[in-house]
Amino acid sequence: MNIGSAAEQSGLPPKTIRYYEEIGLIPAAGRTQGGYRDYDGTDVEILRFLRRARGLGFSVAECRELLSLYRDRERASADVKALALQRIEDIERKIVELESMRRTLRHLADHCRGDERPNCPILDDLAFGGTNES
Amino acid sequence: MNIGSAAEQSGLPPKTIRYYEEIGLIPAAGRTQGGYRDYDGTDVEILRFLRRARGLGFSVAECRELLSLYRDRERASADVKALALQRIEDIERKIVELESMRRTLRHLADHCRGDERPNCPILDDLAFGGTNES
DNA sequence: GTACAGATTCCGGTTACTGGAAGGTCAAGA
DNA sequence: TCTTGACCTTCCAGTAACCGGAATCTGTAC
Repeated sequence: MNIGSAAEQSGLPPKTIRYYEEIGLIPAAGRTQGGYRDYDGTDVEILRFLRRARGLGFSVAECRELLSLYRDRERASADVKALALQRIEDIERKIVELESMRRTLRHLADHCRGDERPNCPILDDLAFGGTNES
Repeated sequence: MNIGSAAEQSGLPPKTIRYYEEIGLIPAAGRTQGGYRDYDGTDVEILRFLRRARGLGFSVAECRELLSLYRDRERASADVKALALQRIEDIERKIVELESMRRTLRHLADHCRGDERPNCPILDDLAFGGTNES
C-alpha cells in the first residue's frame, strides 16, 4: 500500500512517516515502479507502535530504544520497565511544575479585578516579584 | 553594567538576553566604548519581568504582549487577566494529558516483572494496543 | 486523453533557546 | 608596561519533532 494508506491505518501523518524514515527510525520503505513508497502490514504495525509510544510521551530517541527492544527476542523486560519508569518520573516532575505555575497564576488572576482599570496584581507580581521571591 | 552582571541580577543567561534583544523582545542595549552591551537597573527589571513570565509558562509572544501592557498606563487589567486565564487553561489541559499518560504507563509498568525474561506487557501494549484502543 | 488526487523531493519554518568558533576588550597582577 | 585570564562580541548551526509549501511526477477514473 501507499503512504496515504499506511498513514490512515497507523494514525501517523504521511509527513511524519517520511520524517521517521529520514531519521532512520524506520527502515526505508520499498518503492513501486513509479517511485512511490510501498508499505505492508508489518510496516503499519511498527508505525502504530511508534504512534502509541509517542502518545505516551516517549521521545524519538526512546522510541528508537523501545523498537530495538521490541525486535530483540532476548531482551530483558527490566530494560523496558526502566524506560517506562523514567518516563513516569519525567511526567511527574512536569506535572508538579505545571501545578505550581497554575497555583501562582490562579492566585494572581483571583486577585485581579479584570476590568477597565489599569491596576493589575499580575503585572505587579511579574514586575516586582511576589512574596515567594523576596 | 555589562551583560554578565545583568544576567546575574536578572537570572537569565547572557545568551538568552542577547536572544531577546535579537528578536526584539527587549530594546537593543546601549554600548560601551569597547562595544560591550551596557545595562542599567531598569533594563534588569524588565529582564526579571521576562524571567518570571517565562517561568509561569507564558510564551515569548505572550511575554511581548505582557510587556506591552505593563508599559501601557492606560491598559485594562481585563486584558492581562485574559492572558493569565488562557495560560491556566493551557496548563490544565497539559496536566490532564500528562496524568493520562502517567496512568497508562503506571498500569503497564506495574504489570511488568522487570526481570531478565523477555515477556513484557509494555511492549505488547505498544505493539498491539490495549483495551482502550480496540 | 484529461483532470484531479496523491505521491515525490527539497527547503525552510516553528519555538526557545544554546553551544561553539573566532576574535576583541578589560582589568588585575607582575 | 606587559601578560593573562575572564568576559565580551558576532556568526552560525544545532536542539527536538515535526510540518507547510513549492515544483514536479504518478496513478486512476471518466
